[in-house]
Amino acid sequence: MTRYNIKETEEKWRNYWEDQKCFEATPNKDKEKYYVLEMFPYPSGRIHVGHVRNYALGDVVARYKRAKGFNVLHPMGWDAFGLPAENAAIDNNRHPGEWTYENIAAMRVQLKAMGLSLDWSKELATCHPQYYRHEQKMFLDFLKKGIAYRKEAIVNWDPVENTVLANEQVVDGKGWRSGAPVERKKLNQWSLKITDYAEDLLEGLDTLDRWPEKVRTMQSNWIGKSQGLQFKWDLVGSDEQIDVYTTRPDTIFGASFVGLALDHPLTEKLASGKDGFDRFKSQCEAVGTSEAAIEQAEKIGFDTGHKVKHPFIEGLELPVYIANFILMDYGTGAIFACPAHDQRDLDFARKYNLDVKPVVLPENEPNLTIESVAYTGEGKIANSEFLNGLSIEDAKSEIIKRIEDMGRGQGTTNYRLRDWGISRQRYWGCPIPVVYRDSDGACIPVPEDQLPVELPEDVSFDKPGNPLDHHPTWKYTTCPETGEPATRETDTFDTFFESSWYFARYCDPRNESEAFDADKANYWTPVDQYIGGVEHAVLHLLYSRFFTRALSDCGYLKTKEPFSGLYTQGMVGHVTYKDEDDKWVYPKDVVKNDDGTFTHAQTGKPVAQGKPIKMSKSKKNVIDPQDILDTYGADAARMFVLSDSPPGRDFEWSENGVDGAWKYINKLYRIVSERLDNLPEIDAEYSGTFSDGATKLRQKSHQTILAIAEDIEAFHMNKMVARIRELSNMIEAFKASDAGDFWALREAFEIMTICMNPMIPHLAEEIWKMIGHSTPLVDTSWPTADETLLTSDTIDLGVQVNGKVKATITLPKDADQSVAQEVALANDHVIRAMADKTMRKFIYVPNRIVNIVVG
RNA sequence: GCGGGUGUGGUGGAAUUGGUAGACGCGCUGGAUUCAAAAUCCAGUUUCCUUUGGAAGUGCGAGUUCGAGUCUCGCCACCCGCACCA
Repeated sequence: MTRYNIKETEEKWRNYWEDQKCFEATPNKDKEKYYVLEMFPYPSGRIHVGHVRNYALGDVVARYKRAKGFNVLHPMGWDAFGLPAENAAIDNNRHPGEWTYENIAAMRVQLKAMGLSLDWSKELATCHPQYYRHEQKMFLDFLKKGIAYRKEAIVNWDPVENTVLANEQVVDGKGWRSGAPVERKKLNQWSLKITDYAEDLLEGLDTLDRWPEKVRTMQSNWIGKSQGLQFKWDLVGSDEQIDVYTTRPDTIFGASFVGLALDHPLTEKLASGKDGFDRFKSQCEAVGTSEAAIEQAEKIGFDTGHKVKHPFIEGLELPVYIANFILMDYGTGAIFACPAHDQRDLDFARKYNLDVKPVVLPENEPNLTIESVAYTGEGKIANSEFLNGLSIEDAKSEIIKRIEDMGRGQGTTNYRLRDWGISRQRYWGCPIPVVYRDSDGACIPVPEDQLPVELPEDVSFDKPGNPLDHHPTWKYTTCPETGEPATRETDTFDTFFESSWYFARYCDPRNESEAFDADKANYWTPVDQYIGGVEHAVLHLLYSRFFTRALSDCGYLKTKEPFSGLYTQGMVGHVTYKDEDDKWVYPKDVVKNDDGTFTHAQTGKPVAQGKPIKMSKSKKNVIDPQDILDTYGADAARMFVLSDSPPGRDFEWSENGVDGAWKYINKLYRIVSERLDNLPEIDAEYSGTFSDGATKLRQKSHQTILAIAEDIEAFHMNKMVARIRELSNMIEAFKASDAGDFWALREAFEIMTICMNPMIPHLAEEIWKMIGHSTPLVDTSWPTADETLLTSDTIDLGVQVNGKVKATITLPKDADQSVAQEVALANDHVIRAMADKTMRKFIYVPNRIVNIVVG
């Protein structure tokens, strides 16, 4: 018997699929389309296990849908702009473009080795001018439509390197390279008006019924729609007013101070020059710009000494503080605080000894006192004059009405969502196609016929900051309108810009005159199944939804929602290892000893095993999938990443697992190759009877057809693996002796092969050929299950006594209660369990359970 | 801090969505085969007990129900996101 030659066989089939162009897709109105897309990778240099998992998962769907008769589009490309390329440029003196294209070439080879059913003719790279020229055009269209605009925004500024830092480059409030405390800096930057679409993006979530509930919830919370009141407080001894926004107008009588954001327009006016303000300001500015950093920072404030008049309590004046936890981007950048019913306000009030007056009392606690925990629950209003006794909701309406009558403000809808800042002070991104005329500073869009504005090749990363800005000539140009000297915008787009429309570009990736042909895009989009990491649940997915709407509004396509189905996979983790010097060690350099301890393979020194965490290069707990592909082959690698965990959950890499998958691949080959004798011809008729064993096998085969289809549709790939194993276990145990047996065996082989094809396509093709087929499996459609074989005549069901299982009985399917009762009560175990007690109740759920209540 | 999620044997996980907890694997134990090993095959494997039987058991603590891994409430632990990482 020949052994399965994995390397040779897998390569043979990959070449076949490629030569036959099996996966090249073209629009075809006669067929139902199905667009499968996995989030495209950043070309970091090597694929990682997370990629293998993501693409194996998508490939199961793509191959399954193809077998189900759909016209499948399944493309691949590269999210090629981004920071790591610039870091490589700085660290290794490589040009970002060169580095990126090399990485793409290397990763393409790796992905191809996985045997994915990808249409490589649609491949794209976002760093290519033929890609980004179209998004420059989109930007110009957004500009015309008022979707793009300029405003001041705050960035992390490294004062030593004179450069803007990404949030991830800020470590403990310091620049990651310089170690200098980060400062906040205001820059004039481009933004997109995603807030104009807030309501539509929120409502659209209801239509996304094939998205995970959790992602929709996260997006909904991110958009953060709230109903509230915006109204003005009069500043004592001044004409100034402070416009605040609150979602709790009902607590107005519990207000103890008014707070302003540090960058609120009034802040400087009220506080500058005051004792300690500069110190307070620098304390606030030392905290990074990320919301997490701001929220977790200690709440501090500065008393401006100014007071405002309470709108309803005659003579009451409240202090005005500047506080670090108030965000200029939310509401009006000013609040009134009711410490009794808001935790942040309470923490602040305790710190600065401000009043805490409860104004909402829970029904059962009329003497509520607040210590260190604010009361945010339901209740009735108290200590609030005309509001006393009202519910929270009624009090809100009442206050809004009175404020509106006073002409002091109005009830408003507010969103937490902020506009999308798209300017980046970096080289490796798409240039923003505008110039600034030197004479008057006017911002002039680059005319469409001058696109693309290409990145210069000759850049240096010798000094920190944006190389485009340092470039000797690139930014100096002329005004397209007047011909006067002008300076190019040196900022580039946020890389989320590229990933917001790539799925549409795949529909027509070589189009030079436009981003994509509308007919083609309207045929393929929306993406029917999008698959990627849950870490993209909010930003990338929300930006893409917005972008698609904006493109629709600019006439690019008709689609509103880019992804009608979404699946989010979990992270891939691995245990970590550290040596005696607390340095991370690669798993492949660790040897496990017989006593369970670990030592370093080279040095022989002891190594400590740490808990599994998300794979990352810095922790060295990475596995190179290339080693797996080389050693075990693509099918084993694919099978392993699909089999061990449900795809939605985090997944922990283990060496044993791949080994098990590899053994199984070999075993499958053996099972089939040892049973090829006496198989009937393909499509041979059989009208005789079947042995019991053959009937059981046929039942299992047909149940498997349905079970696997259901598993795939529900993304239960780990269960799919179990089903295949169950079927192959049964085939292995089956001893065929008569014609019916061999007929059933061929049927089982065929069903098993088609069903396992989405997961392990190379072996499936090979087996398909072994059992005599001359047409390829890739063109074979999914079988139909024979309904009559799906159920059996008898059911084993459990018998409980007082809710505890005591016995198992066998009943005819759908047996009557009288039959069930008779059989159950005759069972020895049941008799013993009931002992001398009397039956109070007999519960029978046909085909499910019997429960006898005794007492 | 805020938002979202996860928790079941030694281990990855399954459980017809309220109805026989542990499918299918990994590991381990014993056996067969072998000069030996690898590979392969067979058997066993939740825990505990007074073992032809019985009890307990799904992160912890309550509750609803004839019946709870599944529903409700309150905790604990871990993971993801927080707008310039992708």
